[in-house]
Amino acid sequence: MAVTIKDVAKMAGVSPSTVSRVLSGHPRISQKTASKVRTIMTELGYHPNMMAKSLVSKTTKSIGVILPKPAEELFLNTFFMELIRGIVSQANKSGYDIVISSGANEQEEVEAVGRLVHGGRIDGAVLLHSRQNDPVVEYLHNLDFPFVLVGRNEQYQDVLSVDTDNVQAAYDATRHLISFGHERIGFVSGPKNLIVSKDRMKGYKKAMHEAGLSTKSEWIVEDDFLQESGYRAMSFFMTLPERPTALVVIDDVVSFGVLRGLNELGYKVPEDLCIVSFNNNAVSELYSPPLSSVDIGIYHLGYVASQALIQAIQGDDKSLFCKRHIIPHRLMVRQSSMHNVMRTT
Amino acid sequence: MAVTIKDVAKMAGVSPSTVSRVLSGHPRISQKTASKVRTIMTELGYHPNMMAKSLVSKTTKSIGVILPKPAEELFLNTFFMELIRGIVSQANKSGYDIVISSGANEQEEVEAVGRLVHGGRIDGAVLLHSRQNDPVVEYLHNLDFPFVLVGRNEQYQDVLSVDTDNVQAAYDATRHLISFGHERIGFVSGPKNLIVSKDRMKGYKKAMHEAGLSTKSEWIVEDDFLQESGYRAMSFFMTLPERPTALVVIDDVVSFGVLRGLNELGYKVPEDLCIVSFNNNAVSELYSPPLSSVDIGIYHLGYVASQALIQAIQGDDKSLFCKRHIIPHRLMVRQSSMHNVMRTT
DNA sequence: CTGAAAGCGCTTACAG
DNA sequence: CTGAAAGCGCTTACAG
Repeated sequence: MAVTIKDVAKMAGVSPSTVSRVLSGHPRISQKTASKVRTIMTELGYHPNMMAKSLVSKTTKSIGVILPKPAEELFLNTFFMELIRGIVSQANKSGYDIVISSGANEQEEVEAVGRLVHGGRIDGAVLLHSRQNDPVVEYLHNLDFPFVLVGRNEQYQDVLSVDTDNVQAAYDATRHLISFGHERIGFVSGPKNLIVSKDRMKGYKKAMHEAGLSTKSEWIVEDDFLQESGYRAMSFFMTLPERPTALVVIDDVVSFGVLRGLNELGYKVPEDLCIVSFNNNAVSELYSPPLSSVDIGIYHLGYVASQALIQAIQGDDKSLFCKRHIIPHRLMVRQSSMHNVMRTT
Repeated sequence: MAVTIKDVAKMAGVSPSTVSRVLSGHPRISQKTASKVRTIMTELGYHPNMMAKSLVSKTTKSIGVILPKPAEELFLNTFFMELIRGIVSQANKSGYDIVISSGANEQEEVEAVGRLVHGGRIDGAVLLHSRQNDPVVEYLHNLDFPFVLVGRNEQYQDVLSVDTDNVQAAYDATRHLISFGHERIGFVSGPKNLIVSKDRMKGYKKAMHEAGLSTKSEWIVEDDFLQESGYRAMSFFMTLPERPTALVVIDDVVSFGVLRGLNELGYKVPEDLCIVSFNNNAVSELYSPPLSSVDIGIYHLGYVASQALIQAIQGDDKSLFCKRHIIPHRLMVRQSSMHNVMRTT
């Protein structure tokens, strides 16, 4: 049997209450008693029982994370790992543990968080991505349960969130290509229901529009574009009468598929087509050619998300905290976009 | 305030004990009472408080996972994500949650599991990788606390573990190259302290030896070989008087670095050098050239690890369970190794 | 088949 | 500065 507060108390010749108080650093405890108790604690190898503590304090010192199903976003693998790493680091630093759960679909996700929330297992939750009409956001919001969103929510604007300025990021990426003389620039997007797809699309269009360039609908690929379809997509793109000379791509891993397709078709990057994408995957700089990518500081996103959430959990006046944190991004220019095009205008 | 067992009891006109019993599916409860109680429960939106339950049952229905620091094995990113995904899926299916913690170094890792174990937060732990003289294994083993190891341990052979037969896997990979006529085959390994590096090295040497081929020490790169050093390593390899014509590489991401180096030096794969590596990264089949890789079923490793652990936790007679599970692997042959060499013998 | 009671290991007013 | 007591929400012998 593990050693309890009672054992320590008896050994130290004090009451359990006193032991509890030195444990929580209560101010009105004499130095002498405190140090004596502490000595006994290490001597006996005492560790407080978190379950008992949680039961009475109504606080668990842990936060929940729902792992998204791979299906719809296989290619974001490293994204989630980096995010979780950031979350775990900062949470641990603040004395919190991370509880991970998962659901095979949105319904199951709601059930999973429901179990965690109502079971009293977590003090708050972080949602790893933003979808349209996310039932989990709906659920947590109605419960008024503390949570933070990586991304943003369209229905509830005031939700605590940590995000990249994806409109700006896509705008920057597109501007970069425009500055190299490209006029026909395509956009390869991700799943339509992700807010990130929407925002980056917006930034892309904005940059094109501002530069007086048109965005033909056949230059835009949306929906679940998986790496595997890179070949097909490219064979379509490249045979267009007015084919794009550059592409903005939603994620580096999608670019890998695109590059594979182009390679099979005998096209060279960046000579025949320039590419810039997002998320700065670890593999991107090793690729041939090295891939230009917008680094969005994924680890940092996770770190700040955890920080903001814990602040919200512990804070008294929630309205005081910044509701929306934007993490700066940075375009890493590499070979895949380093090619000047003559302006034909 | 959340609804408790007492509220349900009062509402249903029974005692709390009865409610508790229908909750746990106790056999000697009348159908009538049971269904009445259940109705009230959903009506009131009752959810059992896990903390209270844990406190008395001495069981948490959650298992701990320590996240390794990125530093030493950055390139294994997707490996850990897949592993965790497998663990989470199976654990959730069995009604367990996953608690994740991390440490910046081995000492901190021990402290992290210590907190989880002694705080009574977890019923068991899974260790994501195997190192030589792992203090965490030491710690858990001495405590006789249930845990499962992905990989194997050298000091304690009888530890519950789930592993790839890495000797065989490397043997297979090397044989594959030998069958294409290669005689000078190099090996690019990973961190020396990982058991996986050691095992794959052994398989490589075994295959070489069996085929009557020698393994020069300058054909072997060990230690923290990061992707970034691919260039340097390759410029060394390729200028050797008797340079290798093929390479076995510890992980696909390391191969990406190698390919980058070769590309910059103007060598072609597979024509100038054949490559086969491990872990079948999602990006590998998209690469140019597509990378031959041994698929070790990472998700499956995680799934079985979780399963074995939970079985061990719940089982009465621990000795009955298989202590060591081997997950089958499979070589995915792709372009990077598809090149015949003339035998010069 | 069901209830009253004790207890899991802690915290926290309430006294002193 | 410290202790005795009640209680967090549940489970589980022990009776009946």
